Amino acid sequence: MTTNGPATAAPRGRPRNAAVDRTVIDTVLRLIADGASIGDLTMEGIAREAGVGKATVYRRWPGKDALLLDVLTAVDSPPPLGCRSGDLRHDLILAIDYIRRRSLAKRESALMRSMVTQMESSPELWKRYHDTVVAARRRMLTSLLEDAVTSGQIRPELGADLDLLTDMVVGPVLARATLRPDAPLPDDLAERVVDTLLEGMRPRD
Amino acid sequence: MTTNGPATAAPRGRPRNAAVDRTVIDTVLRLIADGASIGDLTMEGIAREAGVGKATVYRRWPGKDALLLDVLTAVDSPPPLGCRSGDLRHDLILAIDYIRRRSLAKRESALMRSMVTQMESSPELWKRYHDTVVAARRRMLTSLLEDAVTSGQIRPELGADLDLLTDMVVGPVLARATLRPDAPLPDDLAERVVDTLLEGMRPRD
DNA sequence: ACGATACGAGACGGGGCCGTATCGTAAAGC
DNA sequence: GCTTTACGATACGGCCCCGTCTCGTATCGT
Repeated sequence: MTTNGPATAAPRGRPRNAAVDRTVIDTVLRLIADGASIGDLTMEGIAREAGVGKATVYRRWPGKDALLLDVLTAVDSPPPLGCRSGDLRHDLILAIDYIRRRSLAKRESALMRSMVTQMESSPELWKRYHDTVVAARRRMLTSLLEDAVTSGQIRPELGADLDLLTDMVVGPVLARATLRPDAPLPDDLAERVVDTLLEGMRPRD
Repeated sequence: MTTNGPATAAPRGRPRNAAVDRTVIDTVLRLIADGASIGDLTMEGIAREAGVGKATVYRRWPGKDALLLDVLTAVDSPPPLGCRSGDLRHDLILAIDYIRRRSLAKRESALMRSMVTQMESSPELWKRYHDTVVAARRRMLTSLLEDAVTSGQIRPELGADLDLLTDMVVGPVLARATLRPDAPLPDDLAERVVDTLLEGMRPRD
């Protein structure tokens, strides 16, 4: 502790330009959205593309990993659906449609694809992405399904594995967005997924 | 055409060692399985890791892209389930369990993750993977579902979008394998997915 | 005005990969 | 035996990135 006060003391000299942080982070997201993989990114290339001195980047982040960690936290997932109507069908459709709309955003889908590849080689990066984005979405759905089981809107025996139910809800949209980027994500996709899931594929006598 | 016969004439000099081809391709698959992304792979590193001269690799493939194309075709997906019992539930379980077992193989899942990231930057590579692996699996499932619609084992109105049904069948397993490598893929996963899909989540009165 | 820090630009030595070429050796046909 | 091609090893010039450092300039607190 070298500071003399609780407010981290007074900085002297010219203050840092906060806009530079955002420009660099935005540049990284843009490069990823344009098809660059994590391995393609270089500190030098990022600085060049951002129109920023290389030293300026190194002044903020010690290396590519630290920069990418900040990029991930900057992907602000706005609180994924806090409201809850109580009607399972309605709430499920809202939740899935949120993921569907997110998957339509080129930045988010490209970022997800990049992170998925990096989970082995940079587990720290993957953990951050998982905790920030993946886990947040799952939590929302799992609690939604849990309440539906207790309120009798879902067969009780299915409540034994909410994890599986969650995967069955998000799986279709994610699989389409991840593995078939050319396939459409039509407006009524969420609605149709939910209706089929709730009613089942088999004829109801 | 410089050959003088239909059998590509007679090669002179020392013949190529076919084992080298396999060694190199296996090395690439191993590196990918060990966490390397496509961008991390280098012709020099591959040759070094394979215990092979760099010139020997270049003698067979003009560059990394060509080598990777051969790697993809070497991932022989054995004919995905040609048999068909006629019982939708049974056949679906077999098909999904095939994908589940494939996802448990480290090589295959790592390769899929890598390809998913490369789809933007190297569309040719992605197309090969998609046609070889993804499309083959989908075809199997879509025709399975199609027959089930005509035989009345699936509600007729769902037959309007077999593509969606296919995504709902493969989605859960793929989502779990892709986005949650730490989550288990238990033996009875396919069975439970199919049962929930066929019966629906809602209580049947 | 002055010292301190930030900025864009770019030089710098070091290192890795690129694709090619050159070794000496090995394995085939003639 | 001679030619031809393949092989592992390695050297080569070129390129790009690394992380640090030095410029000249700009912007803050004092």
